[in-house]
Amino acid sequence: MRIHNSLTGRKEELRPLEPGHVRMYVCGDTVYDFCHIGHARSKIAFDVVRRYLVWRGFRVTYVRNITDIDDKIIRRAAEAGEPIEVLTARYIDAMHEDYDRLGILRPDHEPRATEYLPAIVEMVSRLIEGGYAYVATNGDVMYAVSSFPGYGRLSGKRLADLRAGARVEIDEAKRDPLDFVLWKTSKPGEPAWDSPWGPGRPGWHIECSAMATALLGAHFDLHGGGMDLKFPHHENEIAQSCAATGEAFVECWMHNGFVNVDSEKMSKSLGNFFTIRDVLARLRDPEVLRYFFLSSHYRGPISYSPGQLGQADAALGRLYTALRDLPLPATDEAAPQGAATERFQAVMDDDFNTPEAVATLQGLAREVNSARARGDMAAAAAAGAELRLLGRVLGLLQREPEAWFRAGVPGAISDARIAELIEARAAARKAKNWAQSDRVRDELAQAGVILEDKPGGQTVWRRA
RNA sequence: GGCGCGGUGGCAGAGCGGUCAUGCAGCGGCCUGCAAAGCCGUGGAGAUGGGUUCGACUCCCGUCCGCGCCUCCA
Repeated sequence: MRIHNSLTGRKEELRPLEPGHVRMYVCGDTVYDFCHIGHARSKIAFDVVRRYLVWRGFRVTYVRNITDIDDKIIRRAAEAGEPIEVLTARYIDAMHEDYDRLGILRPDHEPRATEYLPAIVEMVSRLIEGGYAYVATNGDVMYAVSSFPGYGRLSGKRLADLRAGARVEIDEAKRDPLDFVLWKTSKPGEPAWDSPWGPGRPGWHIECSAMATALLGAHFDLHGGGMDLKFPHHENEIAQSCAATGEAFVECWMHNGFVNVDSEKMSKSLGNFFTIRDVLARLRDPEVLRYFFLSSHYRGPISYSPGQLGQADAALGRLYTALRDLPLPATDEAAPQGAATERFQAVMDDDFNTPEAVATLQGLAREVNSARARGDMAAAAAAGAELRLLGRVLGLLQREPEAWFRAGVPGAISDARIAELIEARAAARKAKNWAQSDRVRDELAQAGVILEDKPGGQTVWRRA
């Protein structure tokens, strides 16, 4: 299978360094606030990478870090007047809750920066010993960018261009404006860990290098994150890791595109972000958001709007409609693997083309409905089982269809009341009192409930 | 200023040098008491100006427009 490598700008065959075992690292979140749907997109994209690799038979070791010490966290905690650990614990819990709801599987390791101080200190020491870092005049430890020949390769930047960019703030303590902090000495009252350079805390970039190396080794297969991390974060990671270990760092870099709002990047600094929990509160099911993201390719931008989520709800509903009342095998393992599976695999093998993969799911739904229409229930069930299995690889179709249709915005008409009205309508229909029957149906429609009369006289319903 | 990405039918969004993406919406038919759902069928595209080619939405060049990174950011 082929993956687009940001380092080379092209798709490359995946050849795990250790045959059959893919080691991947994804940059997680800084926990000082609720996660927004931009974070969700990235985590879902790499969750699908992980799920798909496992389905393809690879053993996967997935590491996703948590940044639990950083300037913004310190500031937020001070503003809230609470200990840092209390603040970060609260947002870590919230993050887990949000990601679990979205069906994002937990990584194999979820290291926190504060748990890896010894590894971080050791890596910084090694960089100083190797001549790649220095103690600046203000006491901070800096990475000397000019000491690393490959600097700029990932982001396609040249040192001269970066300096000419003049957007880098001039810091007297640095020998070169592009040098970045590895170890930050702490001011009084700030959290601090002991180090050979005095009490302080790690710079942002070094934690990922240290944790990735500790858990996956110096040289591993996949490293992912949002486009915005390409420079400087990932560029710096490469410089740190390669210089400290003397080995190659990452084989393949993957970067996901942004979520846009009004064709602008959604970000905390712009303030145009929507938290996961706010968005989910307005959806029938978190899978709708997941389907929305998977409907476009992970590397491109995606425009967020409530209307688009509505389309995703309808499209996913079509898949659940196909599955409704279908006699499916107890386990997906028994699912047949037909032409759809073949196509699914072909498009996913090509840099995780989830829009095409979703299209094959829609094709299977048509197969199910089509077979059902001609009375071939065996064929319908077979296609349905295949649909559910492939859906699971994308983290979709995990609900009971009936539950999916009944889910809706809280506070609406109760299931019991709906059943009551349907019963009353059934009586009217039996008496061929169509006017009365239609009145009930209209009443339910007003309440957001759509009825469907089945051939046998049964009536099923769903929330709009 | 440097580096990079993109402009596809009413909406969203893929692949592909010459046959279908897919979903929603539209239209016709079937089904239904009527609907809904579903099935069958169907119209509708490729920012522009050139070039390459027997043939380009797909390759190359220019132009216009939009966006991102270069600063914390998924």
